[in-house]
Amino acid sequence: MDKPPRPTKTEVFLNYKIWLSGLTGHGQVNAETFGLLEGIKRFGTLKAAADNIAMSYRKAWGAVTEAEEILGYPLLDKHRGGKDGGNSSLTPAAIKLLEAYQALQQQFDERVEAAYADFISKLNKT
Amino acid sequence: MDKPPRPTKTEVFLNYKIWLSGLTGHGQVNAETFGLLEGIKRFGTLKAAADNIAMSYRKAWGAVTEAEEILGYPLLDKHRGGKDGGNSSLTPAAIKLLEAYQALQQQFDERVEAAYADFISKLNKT
DNA sequence: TTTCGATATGTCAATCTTTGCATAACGAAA
DNA sequence: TTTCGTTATGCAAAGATTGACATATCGAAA
Repeated sequence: MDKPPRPTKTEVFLNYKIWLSGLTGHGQVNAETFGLLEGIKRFGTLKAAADNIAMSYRKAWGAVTEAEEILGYPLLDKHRGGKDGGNSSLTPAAIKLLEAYQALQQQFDERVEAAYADFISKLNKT
Repeated sequence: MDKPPRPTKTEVFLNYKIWLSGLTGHGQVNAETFGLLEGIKRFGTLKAAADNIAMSYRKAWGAVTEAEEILGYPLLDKHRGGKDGGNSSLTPAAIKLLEAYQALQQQFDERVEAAYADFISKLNKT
């Protein structure tokens, strides 16, 4: 498991980020927010979704609210009260949005991998 | 030039960002930094390159220095002194890096456009 | 040997974010 | 009708980022 005796080559990584925005450009619906939507789908409450990605409830609530403002339609059916305290679920529009985003995400992941390989090979050329 | 009488559809835009990082994940070589490299190639000084993209010299210098740390090799041949004050030029490695990045950038721009169209059409389906 | 403008860096204020804390409203079920 | 945990929000403290300012160094050309 020794390293081969070739010159130390600095490792460089290609990173990317995608997000949605509205006309104003203020605020964004990013991967974190979609992570919350995923969590709500799984766990049934915004609180649990926030805990799941180690985000404060305060911030999570703000992220979802901002996303709804940007998109112009509700993402969650929110219910408060009851012995269990309340719960949230994704609206049909949110489900569709999440699915479209996940497809996008996957396309990017694949694309980035290929682009990265191409990039590195170009750097090593001649 | 009146708007057609269909229901207001919220406009949503897809944004993306790509950047390079090292093992530590701290710091990044981003589009701004490549913009500086481009400017140096064109204008011959870091200062002019910074002015060109309305960035302070202080920040520009920091960005290039950070990039060199991340990559592990020099990007600029820097010269100070002389009646003209000094100048900078791209190292061969920086030229190759810049070209590889520009190709990457272009690939992404094209891809993103297609991905965006696909995304929107998915949202409008059913 | 003086000059001039670019390179090189520290620092501290201003600003923008994030986080934590507090407090209220809610309502189904026990 | 009491209870319990989630939704809902304001606000101040703490952090992180940015930007502006200041100041020093350098050396070819005049």
